[in-house]
Amino acid sequence: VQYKMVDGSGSITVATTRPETILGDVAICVNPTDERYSQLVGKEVIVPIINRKIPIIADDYVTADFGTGALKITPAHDKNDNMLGLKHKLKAIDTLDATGKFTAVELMDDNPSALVLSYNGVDRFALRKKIVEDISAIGLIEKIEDYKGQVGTSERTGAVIESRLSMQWFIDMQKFMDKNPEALESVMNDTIQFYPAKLKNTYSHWLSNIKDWCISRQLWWGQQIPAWYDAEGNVFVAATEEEAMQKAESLKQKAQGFQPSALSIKLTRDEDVLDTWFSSWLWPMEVFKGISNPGNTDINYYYPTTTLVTGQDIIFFWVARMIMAGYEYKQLPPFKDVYFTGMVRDKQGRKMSKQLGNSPDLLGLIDQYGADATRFGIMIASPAGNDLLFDESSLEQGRNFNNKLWNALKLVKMWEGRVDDSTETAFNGHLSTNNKIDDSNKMIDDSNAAAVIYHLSTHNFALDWFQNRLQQVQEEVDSLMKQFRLSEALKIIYSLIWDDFCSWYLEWVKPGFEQPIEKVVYEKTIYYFTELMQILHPFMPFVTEEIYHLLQDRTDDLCIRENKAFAKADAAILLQGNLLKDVITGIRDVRNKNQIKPKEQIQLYIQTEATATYQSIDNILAKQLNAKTIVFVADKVANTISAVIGNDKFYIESEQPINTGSQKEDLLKDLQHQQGFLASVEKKLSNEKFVNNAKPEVLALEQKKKSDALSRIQAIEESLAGL
RNA sequence: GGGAGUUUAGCUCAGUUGGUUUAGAGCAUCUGCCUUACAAGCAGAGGGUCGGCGGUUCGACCCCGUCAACUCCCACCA
Repeated sequence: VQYKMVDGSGSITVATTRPETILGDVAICVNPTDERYSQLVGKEVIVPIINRKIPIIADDYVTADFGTGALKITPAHDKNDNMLGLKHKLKAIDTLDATGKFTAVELMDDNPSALVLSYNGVDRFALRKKIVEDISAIGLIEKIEDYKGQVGTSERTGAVIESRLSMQWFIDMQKFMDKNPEALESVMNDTIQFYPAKLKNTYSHWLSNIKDWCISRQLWWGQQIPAWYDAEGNVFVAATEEEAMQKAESLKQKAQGFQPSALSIKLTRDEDVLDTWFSSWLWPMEVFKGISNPGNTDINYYYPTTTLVTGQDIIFFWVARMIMAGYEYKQLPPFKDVYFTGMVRDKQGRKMSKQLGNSPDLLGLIDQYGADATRFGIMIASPAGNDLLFDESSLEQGRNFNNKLWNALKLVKMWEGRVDDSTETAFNGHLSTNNKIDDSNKMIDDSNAAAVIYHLSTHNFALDWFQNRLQQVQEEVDSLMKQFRLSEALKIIYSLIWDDFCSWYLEWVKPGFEQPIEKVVYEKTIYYFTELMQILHPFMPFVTEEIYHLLQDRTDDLCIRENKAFAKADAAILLQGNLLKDVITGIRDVRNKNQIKPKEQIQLYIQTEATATYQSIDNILAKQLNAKTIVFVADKVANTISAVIGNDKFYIESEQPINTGSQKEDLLKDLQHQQGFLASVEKKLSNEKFVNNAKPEVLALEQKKKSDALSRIQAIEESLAGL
């Protein structure tokens, strides 16, 4: 569009996507460094159709190489234009009414022509076309081209958003923060602790650059703003209309010098309502009626509250504002901890939204996988504050876990009728870690003995070990929960149940087919199972509650069962358990590699300096490895498959032909690895600076690593020599 | 444009103030098993120079700098 110079010296061309606002133009703006226009700054041009004279001004805001480099300023219809208008003290001329139709009300000073008046009531989009036609008719349109821009639209109706000037209520946030500096400080100094703490940065940045808060909304629902106007436009903010009236009367009295009659003042209330967050920020106190009934018993007892659980996307809207309100109205923080859950996103990383329709159907998932499995799937994949891409495979894992729990229950219930109470060692339900390892030399040397042995009081190690493993996990979970590391807590509980309880412990104590089970083993197993259900209960409340009642007749419920104190785990027993697992896994690997069928029994020879350690677990070893006999030897055994596990040597006798080649390969591979490892440890230890600077425990650890590696290398070399 | 974050196994992700053996899980893959709790399972196995480069340190997945890719929040161009 061309704007003619008032002095007749030509024109300036402006590119616009908003021709319908031209009648509200109050200036043309160019960049001060733009040489094309430098002589024009300060001169005047004529707005087409309305023929208003407006100045050409200069401002850095305008980019020279965008459009024509000349921008029309319409303060009433654009946010940035408004900003420029305020800066350059320009008038804002509004040409649209609240429904988006043209109005000439503010144009009367310009002596509008009949053409201008004919626009009255024309909708903004129809007006756009009409004005283009009319400007074109007077020959002031230089060029029309297609242009793709971005316009804001209404989420609900899709209508293009129109910026317009209006009166709104604001809170001066600078003043507010000056009065309540704790709103920022409390988070920065961890009076209010964020999990994860990294979100403190976001919080701090927003609060340090805080803008004034517009608290009024033009909606029909919500809390109406408590402000009343009199006929003269005076405003009275008050808790009630009566109070507002009193204020109005006293103002009038002051002005008139005498008492006004009650009827002479008519107040109308502001129709706007408050921003939803302006009521939500009172939530921690008003749920206890702390605002409407201050000082009541509940608010005194519950406030400040403990933990807020929320999403990081409303850290500004809600979290920050609750903290502000806490200090403003109660001079106290509203809560102690804020736990930010991750945002669930779809597989393409998009936020779940109603518009995209990409939210998972939770009820459908619950139907498909079960409520506990759905909870499990979400919980295990969501560490604090990190987003998670929603993936149904974790729900599948949860469903399988549920199944595993049921199957474990099924096994234990099968034992119920087979409890052998001939032994008087019944477990009384108290924690007990004092069971001594039985040192008697138990040699399993005939095939019929196995069943008998499992049934004797030789399960002590399995019982002791699981008791300690449970205690270890209880301690870890306790610590993780205190740090809000929920997914990690669930992971170690999952592993405790699936791996340690089901795969190891139950297999170790399981009686043979239709064999009786020792009373103490049965009762301890029920006890452990119960403890496991309790520790898992917060994550999977339904299945755990059910199993809790199926394990034993109870009068209480798991969901209100108090957590008991737990004892510290015995490290030596845990270490022995790890050794046992390593040996079982190692020998099973050997069996696999040498194609020894699962059903085929082997004879196992152990060459070790720690005979007692193995003797206390040999019944478990025999059972888990399908070994007919276990014999301790001082030298290598001929015609056997050899393996090195830890620092000990094992010889396996079976009916399968011996493949020395593959054994050699495995041993060499292991040897190479150990030597590489030893080299890295020795490099550290030979570094004087390391020896001088490292903490004593780190040094001791490295030395232990070295001696372990050395003895292991020795064992491997000896085995290799024997091949 | 301003701010924040992410980058670790084929996929989705853990890894708590730097030193627990040269990194873990689930899913997927490979091998062997219908073993009287569980084939939605059991027993094993393979797979990663922790995005690139540089620095600090006796020592870096972890701390600092830089580059690259991606994500989110805020503001948005006539």
